[in-house]
Amino acid sequence: MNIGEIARRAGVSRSTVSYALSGRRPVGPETRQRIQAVIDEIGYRPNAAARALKEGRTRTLGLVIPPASLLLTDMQLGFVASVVEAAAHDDLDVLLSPSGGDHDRSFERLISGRRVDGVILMEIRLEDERVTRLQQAGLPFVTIGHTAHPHGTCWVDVDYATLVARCVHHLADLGHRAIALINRSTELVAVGYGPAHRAQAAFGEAADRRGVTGMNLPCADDPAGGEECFEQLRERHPEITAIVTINEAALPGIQRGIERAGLTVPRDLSIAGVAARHWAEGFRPQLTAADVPTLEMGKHAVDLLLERIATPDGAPRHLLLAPPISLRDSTGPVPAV
Amino acid sequence: MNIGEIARRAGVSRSTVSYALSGRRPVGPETRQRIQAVIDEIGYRPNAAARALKEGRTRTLGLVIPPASLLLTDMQLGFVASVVEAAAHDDLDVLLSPSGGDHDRSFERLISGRRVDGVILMEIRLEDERVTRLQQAGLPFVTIGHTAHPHGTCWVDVDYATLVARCVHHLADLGHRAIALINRSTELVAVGYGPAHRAQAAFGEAADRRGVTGMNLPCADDPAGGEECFEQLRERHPEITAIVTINEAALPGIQRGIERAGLTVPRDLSIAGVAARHWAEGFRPQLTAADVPTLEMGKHAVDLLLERIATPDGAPRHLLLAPPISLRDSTGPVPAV
DNA sequence: GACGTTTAGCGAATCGATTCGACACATCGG
DNA sequence: CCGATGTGTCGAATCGATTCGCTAAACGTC
Repeated sequence: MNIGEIARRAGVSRSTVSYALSGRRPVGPETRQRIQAVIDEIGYRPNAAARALKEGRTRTLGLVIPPASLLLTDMQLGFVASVVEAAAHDDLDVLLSPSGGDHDRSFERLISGRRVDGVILMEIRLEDERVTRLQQAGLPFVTIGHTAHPHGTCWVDVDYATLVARCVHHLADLGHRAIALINRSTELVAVGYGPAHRAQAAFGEAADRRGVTGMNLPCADDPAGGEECFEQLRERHPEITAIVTINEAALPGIQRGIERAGLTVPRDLSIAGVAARHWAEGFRPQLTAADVPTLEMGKHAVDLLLERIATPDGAPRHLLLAPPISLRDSTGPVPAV
Repeated sequence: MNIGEIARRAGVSRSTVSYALSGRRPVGPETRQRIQAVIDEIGYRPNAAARALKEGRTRTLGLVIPPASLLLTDMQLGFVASVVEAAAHDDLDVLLSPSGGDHDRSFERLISGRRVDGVILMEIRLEDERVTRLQQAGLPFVTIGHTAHPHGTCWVDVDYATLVARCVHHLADLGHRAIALINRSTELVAVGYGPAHRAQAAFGEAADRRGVTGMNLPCADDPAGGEECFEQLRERHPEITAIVTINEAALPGIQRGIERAGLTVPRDLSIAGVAARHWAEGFRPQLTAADVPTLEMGKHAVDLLLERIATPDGAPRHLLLAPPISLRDSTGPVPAV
């Protein structure tokens, strides 16, 4: 069931079949129909490996994800799903590579085996050796998230700094004078995870600017972490009247903590943050939050990558998204003492 | 940076380089070292497409996932992660194909383009045309979940029937006489999603056997669905004293419903179910549940697939897992009236 | 009618690896 | 000392597609 078989059955040469399929040279209408009939009959499709070998491109994108051990967050999952969908829309396949260990065989295979035309990298750190590895390999890539040196690379990211600052301003406008930031986990901060660092910095700055007390709390990325973090917060800093969070996985725990403390949102406590809409709407009352547009981001990442593959020496392009904060029901005026 | 370049620099023929790498024929120790030195220097790796073309296999597995629009559940995500990890362990890559639409281009590319050596299919329905398509294409495949005609195919599945029955028996042993099953969504039941059907059947049978009142309730796969379902349950069937659920995504909503109703688990209400450990332990109090071993299942699926690829005509093997129910804190004796 | 142009199709080279057959040389048992 | 066996290496064929260069017929034009 190769091109030679089709040629034989249609009574033409292999090259004619190829031209009939690609349309790069004219083929007589009667011949074309005969070829098409044979193809439809046996359900032929060109062998991907042979085509990749000859053309020098695989029509496949690589997607580097965190290893399974660190279970993916909902947001990361959203990126994976949207990248795969966007790629499928352009008739591209997606090869998955779990990576994060130091020298990963799967990652190396991906880039030096020329298995993919380009790579999308998730869960970027401020200093990321995978980025340098890709640069030296000369393989086009786009990152979701950006490093400390963002100018030479293509990336798509959520503007955590702006969004966190907006949350602080929103809460300060409502009269809150003591605000806590529930950040991502200590481990992530330690390994140089950008969003955690940028959120912390922007939070501090915005709090200073508005003359409010700001308090940064690391928090494990799961419900249990959220509950524990909230309890510590109540115990050590009872003066806090508002919370900003970028840790969506901790939300259910925070909610439980609030309920166990017998508080009512937003009467006793206001909460705002950055989260996928899915999580924000799952919170009770629904969370005032900037909705991270994971679907669009995946699509943008694929588009940028395709552009980069087409013109590898073009100027690197970035996309820093700051979606508006959806006002829902979790923020209100500071409670009267 | 191809094998010819290596051969030139090492002063040997291309075939010698190939044999040095594969070890299929002896190569002089001195020659081998010279070749290895050149390879290490330029960081050469064989071109995947060329190798696939010659060898007739791609060292790649296909993983068919539900499309992004239906966001993946935690359990599905666990399968993806574990399959990718298990494959990486065997130096295999994983190609993702979102599918579920009727005739999917991405799915067709995967199988008729010979892009993969085998396929793992998730989210199987009782009657699944993708299974027949794979059979007629003669491509080895393993399913996670099984169809209504399970004997001719390889699969790995959770034995929902047994697990649900065990939950019913456990609760009946504790004295409960009216038990509800919170099942998956009506849509899934309608399209013939196996676990939902099998759970329902086994639940009914076990309830009959123990002479207890059983009630099957469909429930949307998210927190909001769980909350709504629980409220309906309280309203229409207040006699229920115990719940069995296989809908882990609904757990947070069920929890919220319980708290809003002012009930205490397990004093007023017992709950048992089937869920990933992650969700069971996130429930308060921790959920008595059979922990779905997603990590192992992914690994088993890959192993079965590799076996099938090696011997395509061997007898199809199945694996029906019934993990033990972990007794945690959410079940107790029926409340005294 | 000679000559350029367009149209249709064929044959052969090519991509980068693997692998078979062949050859040269060393080693060993009888 | 000679055939049998084994070792180390090379050249060429091969996998299945794409694509360049060429041929040949059909066509129009002066």
